Amino acid sequence: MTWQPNKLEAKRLEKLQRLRERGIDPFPSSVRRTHTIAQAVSAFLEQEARGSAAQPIEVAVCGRLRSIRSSGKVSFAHVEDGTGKVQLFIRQDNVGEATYELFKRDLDLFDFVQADGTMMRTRTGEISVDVRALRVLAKALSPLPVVKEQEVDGKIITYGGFTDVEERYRQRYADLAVNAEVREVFRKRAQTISAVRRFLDSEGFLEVETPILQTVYGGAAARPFITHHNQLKQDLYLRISFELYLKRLLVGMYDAVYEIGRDFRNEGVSFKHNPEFTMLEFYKAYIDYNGGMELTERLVAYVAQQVHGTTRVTYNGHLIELAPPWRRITLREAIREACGIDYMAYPTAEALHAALVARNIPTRPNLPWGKYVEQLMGDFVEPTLIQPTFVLDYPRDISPFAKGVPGDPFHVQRFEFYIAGMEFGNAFTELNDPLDQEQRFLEMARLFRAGDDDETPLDEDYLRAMRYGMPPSGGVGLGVDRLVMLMTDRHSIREVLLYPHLRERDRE
RNA sequence: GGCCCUAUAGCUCAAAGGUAGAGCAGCGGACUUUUAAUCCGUUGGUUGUAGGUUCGAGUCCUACUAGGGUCACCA
Repeated sequence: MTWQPNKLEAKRLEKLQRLRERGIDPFPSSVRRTHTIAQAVSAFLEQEARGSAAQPIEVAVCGRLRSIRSSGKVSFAHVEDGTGKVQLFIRQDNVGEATYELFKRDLDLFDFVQADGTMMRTRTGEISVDVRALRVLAKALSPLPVVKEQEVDGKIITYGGFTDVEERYRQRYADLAVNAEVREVFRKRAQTISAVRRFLDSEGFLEVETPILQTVYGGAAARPFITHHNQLKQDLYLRISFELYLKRLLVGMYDAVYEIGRDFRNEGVSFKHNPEFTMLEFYKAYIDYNGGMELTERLVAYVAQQVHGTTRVTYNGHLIELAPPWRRITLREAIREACGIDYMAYPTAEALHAALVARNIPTRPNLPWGKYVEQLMGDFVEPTLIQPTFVLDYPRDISPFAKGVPGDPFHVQRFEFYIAGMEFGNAFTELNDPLDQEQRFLEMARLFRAGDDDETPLDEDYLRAMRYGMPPSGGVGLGVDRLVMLMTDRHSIREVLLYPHLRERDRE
């Protein structure tokens, strides 16, 4: 055992020992719970509403001790379970000297207990359990950080707490145990994902699962994680997108499919990037990117309505209205508006690069034309897009899976959408011409070979699928973690991931 | 990967190069309706790691580790 108990823990071990000496199992397997704490409280409230003549409500509630206030032969405590908190009113006269002594000597904050008794209100009006019997359900050997609360004008002020960001992530269990608002974030996360499913299911989409371990990765621009299958003696990639596998299903005659799952990208970590993150992609036959926009804005508004009861959310102090229709603007117009550059005046990579340099915009030479356009987007436009906005028609040379804009050799039918200054997703009228698609793959390979660490792999099987015919379709990808950030007003992706990636710390 | 900031008791934080402290938690005591309970007393530290400067380092310097921020990267 590598655990070196500190002084507080040593004290708790002593208490554990004392319990055992008295024949009390500090980790019993049998529990009797008649009510969740929420049920106990609401049962009492209902009875009160009916009138005082009713029978006393007997309960056995279970949970973690969150506070203890002792005054002589009477004590107060709060127990908390997954549904809420309730006060325990513990009188020596009621529980007997032995139990009372045990409570004061050998129980600690954060132990799990079972309390049997009747519901009541104390003199100050707080709903409480008048405890008749109290037993330990699980001893907490390590103390959690103590948080105290005070209610002032209906608002809860907390004192003390557990705020060290690194420790909160490394010991998420302690973070969750102590910080109720963190538990709430992950409830909202679950509600968000469940609302996404409900929406797409009701729109006739089929939820599917496609391979995470892939022999050829693709569908996005990112470096993959590489792993290895021992028996097959074969390197495999963790997927960087679902795109290519989902579109094969349109060939297979599903009209509408979606997947919610994990993508893995071997790239930098930031407040909006984690190496593994949750993605939603949905594809629907017989629509184009206009249909994709219409579905997207309805989806996000529906999610907000389900999670918040309204389509208005506050993010980082901004009031954001998610109800459709969202603003639509072409990329060209958005950039011209934001920085006065009409990139079509510089229709080659060299000219556009020179234009950036002339304006002292830090950049790099020898990138594809579209990369410079994208840079203008990121530098000047993205931070200004607070209200939900569709930005349409992207450069062809950075969009290998999108159909061209008719009569326009520079642009494709692609949109990205932005909320709160963050990119939330990316979508196209899907390219379904296998010959054009093959050319695009080759074009990509040529453009990005220089300076890129990995060659973009050409997915022959995908091209074969396309040659069987894929219906005209629209597809949308949406970053689920960012959607959760928006729903919970959290400003770092790590706050909406239960176990965000952290560097390993030295082990002894 | 570059730059900036941070790391002190279980938790939250002080300590302006001169004896490491407070609140909460803990421990002992008082208190039979408390709620940040209160009151009296009290324990608690290899100041992230390793070096260096100095009579003397939590404090200054260097490197390292981890976290945060920012930039770069991210068809």
